[in-house]
Amino acid sequence: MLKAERKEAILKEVELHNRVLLADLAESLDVSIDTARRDVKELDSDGKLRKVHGGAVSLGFNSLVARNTNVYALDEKIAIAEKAVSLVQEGQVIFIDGGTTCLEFARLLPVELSLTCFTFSIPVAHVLMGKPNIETIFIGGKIDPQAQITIGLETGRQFEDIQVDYSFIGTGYVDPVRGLTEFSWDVVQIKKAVIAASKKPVLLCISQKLNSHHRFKTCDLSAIHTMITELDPEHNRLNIFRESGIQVL
Amino acid sequence: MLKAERKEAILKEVELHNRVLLADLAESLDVSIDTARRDVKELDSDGKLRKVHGGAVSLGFNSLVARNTNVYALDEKIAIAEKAVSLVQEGQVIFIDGGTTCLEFARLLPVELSLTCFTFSIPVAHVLMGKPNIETIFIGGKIDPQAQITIGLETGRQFEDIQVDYSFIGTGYVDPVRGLTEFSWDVVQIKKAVIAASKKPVLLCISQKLNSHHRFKTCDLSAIHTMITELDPEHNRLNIFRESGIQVL
DNA sequence: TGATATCTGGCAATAATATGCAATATTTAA
DNA sequence: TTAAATATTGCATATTATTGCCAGATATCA
Repeated sequence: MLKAERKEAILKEVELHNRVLLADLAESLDVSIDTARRDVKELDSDGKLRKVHGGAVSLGFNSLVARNTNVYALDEKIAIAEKAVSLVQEGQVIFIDGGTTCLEFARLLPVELSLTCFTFSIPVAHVLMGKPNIETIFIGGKIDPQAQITIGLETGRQFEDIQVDYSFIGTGYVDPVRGLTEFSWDVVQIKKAVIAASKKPVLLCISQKLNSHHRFKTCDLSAIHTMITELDPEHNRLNIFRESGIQVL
Repeated sequence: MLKAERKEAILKEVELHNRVLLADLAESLDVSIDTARRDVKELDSDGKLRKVHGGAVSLGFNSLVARNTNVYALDEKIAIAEKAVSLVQEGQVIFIDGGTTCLEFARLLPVELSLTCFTFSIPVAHVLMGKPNIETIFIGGKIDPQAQITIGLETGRQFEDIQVDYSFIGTGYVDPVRGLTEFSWDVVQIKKAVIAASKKPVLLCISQKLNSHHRFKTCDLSAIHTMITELDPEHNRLNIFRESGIQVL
């Protein structure tokens, strides 16, 4: 087998699987590891792939180089936020959760829309302050610097006096069986209070979080009124959620 | 699994859920915690995420608001803030008011200083969130978009349960005879509550505001423990304040 | 404060890499 | 075609990288 053929084969393998091990290459191409290594090294200096310890990865594999914004999957989150905005009606009282998706939602609320918004997220409050027709009520308490929201007993208690039309909430993880789960127990306590204070809880969730779960449970899926992802509502991956009776947008 | 793949997987997890635990990474990637820690450390020094005790958090989530560059008399306000910072001692409980001078004060608080801070200013809370040793408690309520603080009955009531060592407050106007006055009745109500909850109220005030007044009165000068301007404490213009018995810095 | 979890740096085992060398294959030039 | 020049390959060896584990230090939480 010619060297050029071998290099073609290596490239093809990397394109196909995003990665390849030198040991596998040596075996499948029936050459020594050294030869495979030398081939890969040349492909690397030609800029065709990236050599790493033990193998090689495709250039596109490292998605970080291409990302120009700090927010992960911003386009998806904006798509979700747009659908969520379409639910809101003039004069309603809503709650907006923390997290980047909910932050996009707050950004996209039309300036002319009159609303009363509750939130416990500092960045969301920051955005809402810029909208003259929105009356914002901030739920105080101890600030969790990680999540940039207030948490704790006192925060949760304040929801007892509130009933909102919609609450737009995010979640760390969602699964058809295990429901909404979170990384943090504190966050779960607050989210429970929020859901209890909402006529219609709306979950904003990018599809990558579907079918993942973590330690602490916020609620069952059935507690959610509407679920919004960036996918088409008829998408296969949403079947199980639609079938469980919640509205999917 | 290649190291590069592992790092990519870690990054994806962090971007998706904003944070991860080393222990969870180690389990899901099937490597030791040490290896997960080393990977995270490298990603941190590459600037791809931020390593924290026990795990990692995403970068985009902790972006602080950049200072608005056209702050009036910024140099004077920074000079005031520096004097104010020198008052604060490790472990104290303080309150920080809204306004640009107090915001500079919050910015200048040393990162290593451990404090408990109360505030009702969204921008101040934003800044304080960036200081790991400061526990921040946000006083909730209806947001005044102009002042970027929460106001109203509910906000004021929450101060009844609080007693802080120092409160660092601004004022619209100050005059030796008429005391601290404001343009807005709502703001006055809140400031009264703050001062009542403070052992030592500290007024941060640029000299241009000296000897001016407005409609609604917050308190007499005598209610103030310390007054800080950008001027030298011995300056002529401060004589009348010094003589009225309050400490001038 | 004590109890627990996490971090640091060092160490050893293993895996991967670079390098020199000799054997083999390929190309070039007469 | 043939001989010399060049390139490729596999192997042996020394070097480096990666990983898991450990002990002492440090941080966190109740």
